[in-house]
Order: sequence, then structure tokens, then C-alpha cells
Amino acid sequence: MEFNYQWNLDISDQFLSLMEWLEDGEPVLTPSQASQEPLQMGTLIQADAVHEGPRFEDESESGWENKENKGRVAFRIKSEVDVLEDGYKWRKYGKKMVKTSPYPRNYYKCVLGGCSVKKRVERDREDSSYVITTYEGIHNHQGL
DNA sequence: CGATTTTGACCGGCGC
DNA sequence: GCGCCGGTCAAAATCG
Repeated sequence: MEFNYQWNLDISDQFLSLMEWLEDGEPVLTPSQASQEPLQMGTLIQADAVHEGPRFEDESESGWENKENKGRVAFRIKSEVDVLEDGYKWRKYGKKMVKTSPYPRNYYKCVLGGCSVKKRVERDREDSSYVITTYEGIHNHQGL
């Protein structure tokens, strides 16, 4: 599995795409579709939504190599705000300082009963203008 | 006053 | 076994 798409959308659309991608196992938007369709703006976030994702997160030194699909996917996005609006409701359940980064990592869980999807949010350790959001698991429900 | 956040405690895996 | 490290729990504080 290779994912080297260049996304250039409004951020909320990226997340909506990601959600569907997680459920279907395949990206919903092809790169060509993504580049032309002026998808509707979702909520609040205005940022340069350019990144190279999604990729599978690897915890090794190299950091961002592709890996087997474990329902885990990470986005690295340039944004001033830490938590991006992705259409789901989350409850924060932890915060941790990580050895390798001067910035804290926050832990969230999907709030709907029975749904055990989690996400982590942290800042890029070498360029703090980027936010890394990692999703883990698959929603057992639709949409919001 | 219920829901959510905060924050240190707690726990499990791993390397020594 | 022990301590480090990352992840989670839960009680208290805070929010709406």
C-alpha cells in the first residue's frame, strides 16, 4: 500500500475524507478529484491544508514510513490551532509530555457509546507550526 | 448540576 | 526486579 497523495483542500474536508477512508479501507477522493473540486468549507479552520498524507505512522526514528494497516493513520498539517474540527465529538482523557518532543501530547476518545476510536494530537517537534493528529480505530457509527 | 477537562497516579511492556 | 516511558484512569476542579 502506497500513499503519496498531495492534498490541497480545506482542512475539514481532509478529515471528512479520512473518516470515510478509514471505514472503506480505500481513499474516497483520488488525488485528481481532490485537486479540482472546490469542496465546501466545513468549520472554522483556515490554514494551508497542504501535507503529504495520509501515511501510516511508524514510531521508529525515521518517523513516517508506511506500515501495515492497523486502522491507524496520522495527519501532519500546518495549523495554528491544536485540535482540528473533524466532525466527531471527542472527550479528552489524558495529556503527556513525551521524551522526544518539547510539546505535550493529548489523548482523545470518541464520545459515542461503544465506539472506541481514539486520537492523539501533538505538535511537530522540529516545526511547531505543524500539528500531528493520529487516529486509531474505526468508528462503529456513521458521520457525526 | 451533569458533562468535560485537568492532572497526578497508576499500570504494563521493555531493556538492562 | 527495577526504572523508564508511553498510555489510561479517575477524582477533583471547572465549565456551561
